[in-house]
Amino acid sequence: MTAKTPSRRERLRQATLEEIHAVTRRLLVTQGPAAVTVNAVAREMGMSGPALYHYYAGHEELVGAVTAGFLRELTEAMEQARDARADAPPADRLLATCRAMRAWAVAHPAEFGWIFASPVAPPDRHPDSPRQRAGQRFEQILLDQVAELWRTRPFPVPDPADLDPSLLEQLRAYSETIGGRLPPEAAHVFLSCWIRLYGLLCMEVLHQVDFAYSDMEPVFEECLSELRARLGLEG
Amino acid sequence: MTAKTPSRRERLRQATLEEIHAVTRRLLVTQGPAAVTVNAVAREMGMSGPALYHYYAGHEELVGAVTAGFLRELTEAMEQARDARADAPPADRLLATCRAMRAWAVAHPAEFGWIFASPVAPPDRHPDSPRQRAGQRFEQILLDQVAELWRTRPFPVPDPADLDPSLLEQLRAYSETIGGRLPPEAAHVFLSCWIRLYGLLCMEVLHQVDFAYSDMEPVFEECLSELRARLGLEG
DNA sequence: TAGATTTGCTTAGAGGCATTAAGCAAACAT
DNA sequence: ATGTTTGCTTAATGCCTCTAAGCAAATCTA
Repeated sequence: MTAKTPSRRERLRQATLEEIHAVTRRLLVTQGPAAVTVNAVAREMGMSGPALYHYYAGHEELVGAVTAGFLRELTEAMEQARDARADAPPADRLLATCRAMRAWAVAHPAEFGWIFASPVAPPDRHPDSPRQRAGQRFEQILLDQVAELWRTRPFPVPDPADLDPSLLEQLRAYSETIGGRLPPEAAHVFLSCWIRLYGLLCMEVLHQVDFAYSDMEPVFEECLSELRARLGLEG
Repeated sequence: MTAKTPSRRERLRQATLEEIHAVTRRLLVTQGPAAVTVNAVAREMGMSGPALYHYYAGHEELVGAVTAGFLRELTEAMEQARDARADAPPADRLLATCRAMRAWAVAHPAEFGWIFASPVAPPDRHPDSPRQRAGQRFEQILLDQVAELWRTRPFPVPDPADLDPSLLEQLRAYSETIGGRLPPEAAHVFLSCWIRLYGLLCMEVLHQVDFAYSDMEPVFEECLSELRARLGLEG
């Protein structure tokens, strides 16, 4: 599975990569997104600017790699919250996962904002970059639990006949991409929950509702209650 | 009310300002946010870079002014949809306003994304900038209608005693800032609706759900149905 | 172990951007 | 007619991204 003993060079390189990530993150957190430049990161490490190009092909790739790292960290925080309650009822585990998501976002607002609205424009997103794969893993962590829930204790879903035909078509396609683990109408419920959760966090962390709220934890909890109701997890 | 005849100079200046906005917008739409630079805008107008500083103090102020213009345009589209149905029932007018919001966002994704996640970081937001005032007016347009609805045909609200105390406190403060036009528990309903609507649009326009949806119009309509139910506008 | 290769880094540009400073000429006001 | 304001210019500083050329040490290879 894993490679043999990494060579000394490989270890040094890995350490440098980690330092690059750490410095980039520090710049982002302390001085904002605009301060994250190739030159600044290199300077902060006591290197000359172009040296960084031996590690990343350019600014965009650096940003992508660091963002992927943030996503991984967020994903792992959620997985850990889930696994720490391996024997708890599925409802508890799901809620714990969601709360871990918000906890991470609130504890690391700069990083979360960076994930959501990184300076890398959508058209530049290469389909197989580390960033994209990390995003998929992130999206799947809730999907996994909802799919498991669906398998063991199906939740109420709308009648497909009541859904907009165009929507149903899209849901069918999505249902296929997730290996049919959720039928279209259950996928619809899952996606609604996902959009509500993720959307709420983005609103909060990106300061779109500061005009009314200073602490959105109760609002988030209310959102979780609605999710629980939709997934048939009451009591 | 309005000033006297503007001098020739004033007219020319105004025309230049409009051209600046138009060129900036074109750059944003055709080449992305990164292409919106002071130099590029000036060059596109056949000017030298520093000339633009006679109109805006710098990049940030330019971006703020253009963003304010976008918000104004969006707001006006919503107001127009509302006023075109002056005699329709409040429910229809509210729905038309929301649909106009999405229609503008979908027709102008670059501009909407720019509004939501402009490169100007939150700490730089001066409280009395044109950008901020435009944002307030935008937020108020739905508030106005919901407040009017509350006045004429109150919708169901949760019992304040059931709300989290911290949340209730925040809602009280917000209720005051809007002149008490909605009591805290009604403000809570309004803010929930606002977050759902705005959050959904941000998810859509910023491509956060592309992995599942190609056309979110049915999803948006479903969201509107839920809003209608919450505001007691069925039938 | 000697020679060839790879790796990590350097400095030196080229070209772009934000911004300030200094200055010129036309438009305007008195 | 004269002085001021306005719209613009070029020059220059200092930052950024990224490429090119090259040096020296680590590593691989024969």
